[in-house]
Amino acid sequence: MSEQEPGPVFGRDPSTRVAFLLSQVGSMAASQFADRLADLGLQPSDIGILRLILLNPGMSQQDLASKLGVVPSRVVSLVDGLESKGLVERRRSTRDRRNQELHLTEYGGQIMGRMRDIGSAHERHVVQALSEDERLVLGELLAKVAASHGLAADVHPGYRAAPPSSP
Amino acid sequence: MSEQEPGPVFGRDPSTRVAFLLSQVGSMAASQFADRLADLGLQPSDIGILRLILLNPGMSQQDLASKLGVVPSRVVSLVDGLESKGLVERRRSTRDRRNQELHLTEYGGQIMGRMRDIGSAHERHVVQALSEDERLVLGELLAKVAASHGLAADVHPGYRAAPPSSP
DNA sequence: TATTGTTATACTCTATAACTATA
DNA sequence: TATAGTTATAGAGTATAACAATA
Repeated sequence: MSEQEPGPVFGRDPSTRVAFLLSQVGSMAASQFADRLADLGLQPSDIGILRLILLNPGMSQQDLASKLGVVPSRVVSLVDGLESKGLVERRRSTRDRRNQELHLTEYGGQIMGRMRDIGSAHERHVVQALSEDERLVLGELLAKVAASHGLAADVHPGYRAAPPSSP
Repeated sequence: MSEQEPGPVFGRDPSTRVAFLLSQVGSMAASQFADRLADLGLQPSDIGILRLILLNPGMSQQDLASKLGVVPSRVVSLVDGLESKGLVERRRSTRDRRNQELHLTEYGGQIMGRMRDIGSAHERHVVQALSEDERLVLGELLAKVAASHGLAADVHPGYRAAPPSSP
């Protein structure tokens, strides 16, 4: 977001500017989620990492770097931040002492528990204007678009150098 | 994004993670649009500004700053970039010599003409997996969500300090 | 020699605040 | 005194490349 999404230059009805609307609404959803996390002193990027470690305990920093699509040196500073907050623990592997095995601390696990509530409150707020049926349809259409572009089900593409924005 | 959207920690079916999907797909759409613009040496933020100037010829930098929601000093550097590329012209106002009146150059107008094609190619690519009916429905649902959160029809929220990402 | 993680460094982006010129 | 724009400066974030430890 950094961010900047231009705006549709063309069509005026929603069906001819779906790409812009996706970017615009997606950016809004992302920044509202960031606001909720700020109360915990966390950033959206932190949650993505905590979640991957929760699902893959003991994963190495290289694993994490390749899943996120970022450079290893960036993982160092991201994990540094989480470790200094007491959420993540590095354990030097005994089988290959070059590797760090990443684990959530007990506190990190608690935070992920609280994330459930934060996430569902966020979800409800974002789609508050839609009926239950509409939410279902929107979710299915978005999942279809996501799949057609090869997006992994649980990794956000925003870890890579994010341009300010776009339609 | 910069960029980072965590990933859904909760539900597994699309209708319980619409917020994450919005952020994920929106980020993807934004970065694909940025890729298309890079061929022209432009960034998504540039297009949003060119479009506002096209729609409001002679607007001041203060006007622009308040529409975009950014600080005036940032407008200076954004306009500097567009002026150095020959897309925008600053004309010192004769009625109040403190103001700069912003105008597209002829070349700037041509670029906005080419944007029409770039934008519609981008649109087609993003929603390629959907039928015509599905595109219509998706556009309407997104417009409804956007309106419910007070998003201006043609200004991208990404100009403000964009966090890496979020659901 | 190759790999994991780390550090050092530089670059970009953005905001804050001080400044100029106009009013 | 107040406003539009600019400049100077500092901070955050990220990438590249060099490095240490281990294999």
